[in-house]
Amino acid sequence: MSLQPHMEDFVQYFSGINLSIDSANFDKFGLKAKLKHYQKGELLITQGQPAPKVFFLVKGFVRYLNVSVEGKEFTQSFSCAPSISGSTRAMTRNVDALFSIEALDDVICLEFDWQMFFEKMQFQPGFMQAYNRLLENMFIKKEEREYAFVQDSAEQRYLTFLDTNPQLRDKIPLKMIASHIGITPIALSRIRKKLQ
Amino acid sequence: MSLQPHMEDFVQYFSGINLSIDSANFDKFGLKAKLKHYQKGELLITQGQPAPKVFFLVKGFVRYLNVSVEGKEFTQSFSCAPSISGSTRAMTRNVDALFSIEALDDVICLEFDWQMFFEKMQFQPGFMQAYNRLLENMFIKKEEREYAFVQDSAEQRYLTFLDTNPQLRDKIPLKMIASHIGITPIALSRIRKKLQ
DNA sequence: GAGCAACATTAACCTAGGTTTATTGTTTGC
DNA sequence: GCAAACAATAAACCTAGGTTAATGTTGCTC
Repeated sequence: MSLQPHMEDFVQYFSGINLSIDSANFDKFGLKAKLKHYQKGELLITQGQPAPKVFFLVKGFVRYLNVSVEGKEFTQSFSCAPSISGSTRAMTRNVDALFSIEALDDVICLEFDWQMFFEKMQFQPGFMQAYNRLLENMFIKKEEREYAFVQDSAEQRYLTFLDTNPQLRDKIPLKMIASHIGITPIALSRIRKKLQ
Repeated sequence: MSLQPHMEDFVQYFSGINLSIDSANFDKFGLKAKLKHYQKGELLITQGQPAPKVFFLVKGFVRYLNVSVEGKEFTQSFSCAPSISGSTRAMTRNVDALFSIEALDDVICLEFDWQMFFEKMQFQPGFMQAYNRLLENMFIKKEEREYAFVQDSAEQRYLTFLDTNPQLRDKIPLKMIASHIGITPIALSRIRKKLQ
């Protein structure tokens, strides 16, 4: 009785958030996932379309990308394996996604159907509690980001980004950093020149 | 066997989020709260101090207020009864609060100890699920706010505020609206003049 | 190696919103 | 009724960052 490939990683990740699950018990849930591969540039979910899936990134990294009506790109966030990805809004409220999730790399992930994921969770308090933790962390991150946008200069946000995302700083184009901290690539260029 | 004053309101509020609790069952949890009154201007929790409490606002409304190192006020959000209030970060991570919660009115609320609240939740899936919903909604709101800060002009944020908070627009000073949408009162004044 | 397509930088200019300082309401308390 | 404290507006000025457009730069692919 063994878990499907990479599911072990998922259980471990969730265990790290809340220690009340182990693989043996987990197997009993019958939670199934599709193993998926995405190549650099491909989309896991697409802005404007339903996205009733939760992803567990086994390898690679992605960004959450919103394109405004004027055609401007905004990188809401990055997510690096191992991590959970998906649009909370789209899956829990059953509406279209407000952003796309783009592979920035070759990505290996598990894809869960949210409906099933949610139902299984109902019957396993430890599982639900881990999801709780996840939501708390996500909320707290957005709150920190709110502070950053209101209180910090673009320069400070850039420095904070470099500081908190050392694993990304040399792997992604600068324009993605710019669109993540809410400025144009030109403004970022100016800031970088000044900092030299 | 009856609930303590206003607890019924709390149960109803939580039921509205997720229908799996009713007062009769709820009473069995033994979840206790202190009934508190705050006068306009008083603080429910204080920035820089521990805040291991969850509040249920029975009457009145509050704002979440952060003061930066340079002394600038930022109103993170408003909350009107009936609603749950508190610092998710401070209570779940057991750290000092990054903002104060200020009564903008005479406030009546129930005050729960987070530790107890959390423990009771563990044994009542329906309760935890309601908390889950709450977190999801909080997260989604912050996400919407993130979009607003990055994509909308101050003028647009002001109009959106008026639109989505009709119950507040005439009850709070303009400077609070300004500090909520991330501009100075002077800038808001300019915008209002232009809109006349 | 030529040609093309992203990416990054630079310079010139523009604008939204910050800052400072005053002026005018408007509550609040004595 | 008056002073004190706060809230809102106004004018003058300043600056961070947007916009446009030109110029490099780094790969690709053929």
